Amino acid sequence: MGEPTWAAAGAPTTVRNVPMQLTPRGREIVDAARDLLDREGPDALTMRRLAESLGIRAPSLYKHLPDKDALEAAVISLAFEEFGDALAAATEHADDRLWALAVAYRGFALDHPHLYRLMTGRPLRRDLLAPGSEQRGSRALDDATGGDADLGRALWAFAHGMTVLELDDRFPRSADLDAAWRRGVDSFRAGVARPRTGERS
Amino acid sequence: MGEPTWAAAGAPTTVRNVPMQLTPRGREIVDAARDLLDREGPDALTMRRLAESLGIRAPSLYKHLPDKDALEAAVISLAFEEFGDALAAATEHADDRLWALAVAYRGFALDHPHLYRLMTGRPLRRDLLAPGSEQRGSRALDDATGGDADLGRALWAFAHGMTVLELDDRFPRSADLDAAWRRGVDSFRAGVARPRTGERS
DNA sequence: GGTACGGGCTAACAGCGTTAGCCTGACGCC
DNA sequence: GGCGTCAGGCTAACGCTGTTAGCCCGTACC
Repeated sequence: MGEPTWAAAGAPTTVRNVPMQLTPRGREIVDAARDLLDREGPDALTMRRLAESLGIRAPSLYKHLPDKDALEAAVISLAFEEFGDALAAATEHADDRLWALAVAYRGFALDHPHLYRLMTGRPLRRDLLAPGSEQRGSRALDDATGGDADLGRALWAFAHGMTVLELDDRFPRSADLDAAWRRGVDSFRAGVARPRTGERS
Repeated sequence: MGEPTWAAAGAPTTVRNVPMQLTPRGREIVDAARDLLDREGPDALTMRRLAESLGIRAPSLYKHLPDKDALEAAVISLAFEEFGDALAAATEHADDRLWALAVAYRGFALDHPHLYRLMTGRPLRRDLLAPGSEQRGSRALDDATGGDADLGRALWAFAHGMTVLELDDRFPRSADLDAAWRRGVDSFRAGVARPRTGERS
């Protein structure tokens, strides 16, 4: 056999470390990986278990993907797009966009904890990601803070922190997390209307 | 040989899943693990590498610790205490306690990224932790928010979010993280003086 | 001196990601 | 019809991981 099928279609011999073009079969595998992770968690996402779920053997996966890092990067790219779409849909026609964003952010993570952790739990292999997918995940956040980058980052950090601490069971069971979210979002709200493109909340 | 040495000294046959009393040798091993992790990162913290750094073989470690989870839990317990002490020392005599706390929080994580990630990166095995160590890590934070639990959680989430996003290289390289920290801390500061035991910042 | 035991050792197992090398079936082409 | 190409499977195997079983040696105590 010649070049492996996961290489970019255009100039297969020159590309290195470029986010691959998925073949249809490759896409099936990535979808299966997404579902396996989402349902059973990261320990279940092994090459052998994934292959089994597709009715093939583990080494066959390497005909479609270079390695597990690339597989995870593809799942992450997918997840960023799902995530971004969910946030955009939730905030689009909301009265209180900032709060709607917070609710949607938390909701996605609680619905897909393993996916969210994979997306955010360690340094990103940006060289393996589908181009633009990361931005698509964070676009709604940028919009909601009206172009104020520092505030946007602070708000993102707060939302991510609340989310990951809740997912990891870090707060006391008795904690009123709705109240903490309210408190945080309200604290940031003051800053959001002021600078430049003041948007109604 | 009878009972393994890592079991609690008091009633060795009845305890299950109780945070162990470390023997002196066990403590040496945990210290070595802490240093290995701190210096070389989580991939380096394998039972074989750890044993090698102590001049022994991997199976011998199991004479002192039940398994790797317990080892990591012991390292985490240590790290919580280090972390708590660092925060307490930094905020004790500071003019602006909230800001001093933020600086110390970020500083510890940047100085010990692997340790910080181990402490916070996944659900805590509280059943394996040394009792009280978790509280010792978060005490300074509680103090700084004057007993307002919701605000404390929101502030913690913000600090943790900023920290982990920075460690994971999630912000653009051009981002002014000092400004984002300032922005976040200032947003929360308004709330801190008000409720109950109003403390000067 | 005998016994207990702390603290080391080797050999081995199952599961992990991954590679090398082989085979089969479908397709285009002369 | 025969041939070459190649997508997409396969088995066997390697080195790594955490972990267990079982053995052995030195020290301390009665």
